[in-house]
Amino acid sequence: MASRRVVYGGGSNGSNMNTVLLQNQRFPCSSSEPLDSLFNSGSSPSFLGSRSMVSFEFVNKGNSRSDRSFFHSFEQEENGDEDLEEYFHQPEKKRRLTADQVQFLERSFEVENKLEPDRKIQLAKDLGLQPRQVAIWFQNRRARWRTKQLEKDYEALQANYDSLKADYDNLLKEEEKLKAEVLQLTDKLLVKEKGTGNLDLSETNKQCKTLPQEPCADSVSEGEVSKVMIMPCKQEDLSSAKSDVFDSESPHYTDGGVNHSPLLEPGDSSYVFEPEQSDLSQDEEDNLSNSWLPPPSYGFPKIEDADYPSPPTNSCYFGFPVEDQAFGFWSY
DNA sequence: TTGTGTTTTATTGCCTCC
DNA sequence: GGAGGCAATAAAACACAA
Repeated sequence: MASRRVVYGGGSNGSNMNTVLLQNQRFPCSSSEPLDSLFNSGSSPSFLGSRSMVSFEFVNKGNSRSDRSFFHSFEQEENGDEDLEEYFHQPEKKRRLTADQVQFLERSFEVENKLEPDRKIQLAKDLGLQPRQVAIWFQNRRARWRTKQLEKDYEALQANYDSLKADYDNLLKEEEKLKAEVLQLTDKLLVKEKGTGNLDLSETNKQCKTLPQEPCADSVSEGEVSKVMIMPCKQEDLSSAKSDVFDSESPHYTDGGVNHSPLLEPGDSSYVFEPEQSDLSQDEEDNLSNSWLPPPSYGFPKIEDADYPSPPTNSCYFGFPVEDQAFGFWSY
């Protein structure tokens, strides 16, 4: 453990001086075959030999960072030892990698973001860095990469949420519209019945079949038919009937007061839609499924509470198979 | 020039794996 | 137990507005 906690940074001792010399000797002259392939050898003047140190400055022209690079400093050595001396005797300071070193590391990272020991050594040699510096660079680079991935995940989830929310809003509107329509038809029926004072019994039986929980006209005398017929047509009963449709076609949620939903089964997105259990179209099912995702700041549909399944209590529930798109990035 | 925010390099402590 | 990975963090380097 202690062996990897070595501080290798610049210092006033001679060892660091050796390091810097190594950096200036190795990197511009590198001819490491596997790593050369990472660079477009023709485009980088960095590998043209020792004279390319001048070219380095040329490449990094306008980059203030490179003005303080090892190479720039070393280049000045030709003009005198004073600057070099001053450079080597700087107090321990962080030194940023040159643009070329970073570019080299970036390309290597693109190839493989994990660093095997051999590759680390090779990279270190080619770049004139300490192996630990290479390791640290990769570690920090991976951290940055993960941060970026998180941002992407967040954006994807946000988009998904917005889409579901829009669907949910549309469903609510549609529901209101249908309710109004039912109300209108009910009123018409009432008026009609009051006008005639008579009813077709067969028609009544049809109604009862769709509402099995209500007393059936078969067991009711004809004189009571009108009453029976009208009962389910009250607003709340119609809603109840509507809920029955939901209940019979949707997964069941009641279990001794505990809300259970196949939709909540973590990691089992295949259970979300069960075509053979439903007569609804896929779109309708989609809408129904989506309607189970009340956002935190969102009111759950205010249809009859008793008949409408409660929203999932599982806080991990997102209503869509998140794992399919968002969390497959992590390789660690 | 200076204050401030961001990025990059490096350290520390903890965890996991072999 | 050593090696290596990670998160959290420090601190130097850098960018940029005022």
